[in-house]
Amino acid sequence: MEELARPNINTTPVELMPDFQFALSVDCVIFGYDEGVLKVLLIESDLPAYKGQWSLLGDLLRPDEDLEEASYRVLQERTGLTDMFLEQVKTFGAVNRHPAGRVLTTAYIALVNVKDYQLKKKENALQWKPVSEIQAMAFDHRLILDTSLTVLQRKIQEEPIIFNLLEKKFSLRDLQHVFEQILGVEFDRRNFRKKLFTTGLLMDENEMEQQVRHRPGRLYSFNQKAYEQIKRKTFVGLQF
Amino acid sequence: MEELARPNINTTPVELMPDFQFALSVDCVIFGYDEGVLKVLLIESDLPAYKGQWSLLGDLLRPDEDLEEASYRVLQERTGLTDMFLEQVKTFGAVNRHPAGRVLTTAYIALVNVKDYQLKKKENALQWKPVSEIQAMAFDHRLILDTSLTVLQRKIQEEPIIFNLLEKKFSLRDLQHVFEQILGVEFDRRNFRKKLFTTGLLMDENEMEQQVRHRPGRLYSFNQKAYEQIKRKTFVGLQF
DNA sequence: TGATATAATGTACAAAGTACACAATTCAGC
DNA sequence: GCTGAATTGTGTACTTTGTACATTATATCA
Repeated sequence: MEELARPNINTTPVELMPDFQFALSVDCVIFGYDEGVLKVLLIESDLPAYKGQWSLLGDLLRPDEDLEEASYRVLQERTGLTDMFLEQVKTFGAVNRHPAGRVLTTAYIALVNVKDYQLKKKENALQWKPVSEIQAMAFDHRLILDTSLTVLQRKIQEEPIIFNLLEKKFSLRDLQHVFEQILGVEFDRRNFRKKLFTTGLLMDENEMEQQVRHRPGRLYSFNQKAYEQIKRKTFVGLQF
Repeated sequence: MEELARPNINTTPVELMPDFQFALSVDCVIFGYDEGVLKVLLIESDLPAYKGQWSLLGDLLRPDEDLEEASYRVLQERTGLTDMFLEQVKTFGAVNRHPAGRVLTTAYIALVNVKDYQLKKKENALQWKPVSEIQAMAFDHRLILDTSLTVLQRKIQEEPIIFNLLEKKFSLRDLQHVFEQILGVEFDRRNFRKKLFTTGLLMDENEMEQQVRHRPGRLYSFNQKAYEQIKRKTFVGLQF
């Protein structure tokens, strides 16, 4: 009970515990969709404790940068990409999660178009790994990946962010397959089509697929303007 | 481009920047539902920069505790409550968000039953403030509160966590009013009732309201067991 | 005893989701 | 140029869910 009167960071001036040395990092879970498979960009660890295991791309937060900035920096340094979708997922703060000492990490999800990436960078230490094939990872990165995937699954159902994984112009089949890959379910092709059209978020590009060995499908793009209009009317319902 | 070979916290051993002194805190956004109004538990700040303004309940992370533990500790120290709903929302890391130096904070949402709380504690510096009446707050706490409220709005539609705000036994009217308070909409009483019954999550307590000046309603409780069964069948759909 | 407040139940219609059929278009191989 | 394989594009019938609204029942209060 007496604890209630104790100094508190938000109410009274306190010292920042000079003896308590710790660090904060950001880790990016960079998702890509490539050849029909959901992949994540990983790097092989050289840390003694995790030699040869795969880890996420991350770096320490610097004194002069916001947390958001740090995540952008990591992504840009690693992929050369700018202007990609990036969103905070969660901060992981178990005491012993990093062998170098007390390091907490904030995880970010990034969605990138693998085709864009491939044009700009090639580095051997980095690799696109299919999410379904990933086994053990360094640190608590497996937990971070699993958490991020769950968040991704929720988010693509709530907001039209999935288009970040595709090229600007895409077929409905591509779009459906990304959804199916991420959610781990299968949709009826015809109902999926109907549903997506009624959202009003697809813009007909009046072009067809090229070099497919079957009847080519029309190409569409994400209609950003239409979305800006729609999203103001926020839907409210109970769905548990 | 050469930056790609640079040492990285996840791949090669690095020093933890001994000159970079910063701190991490947790801040709890403690929501309660009291007399038909959504409230949040706040404390008046004594920091010179924010004298007299309201702030969230928080504290510095300690060297020997997980981030989750820290949030539980704050909540317990402040309210005396244990076993309440508590979930991480987001980490806020703007460079100048705290006058004491570089302090990042991880926000947590807590849902408590105000009746439980009132029985155990009375402290003047703490106050339940109606969310709708809160104006300026210390630090970036207004941003944290707004973000937390948005997350809460989403979560109560996806998971049956709202029951944490009510007493064990509640009327359908109470339940509907909490939803309406948080979401800022009004539901049709009869359709709400129908919807909630079809979820199968309400257990009839075979009791009636007491001391109301009208026909008393039946009391229900949240059927945790039924929910455990149901939640395995995860729903997948597109709702944007 | 009647006015007031809200509970409890039901019904009719609209919108959204689901299952499934069939014709059209392209390429590849003969 | 014909045929089969693969996939697109469109539509229909049915089920489920959501929405709007009416009526009767039961408690307190004056």
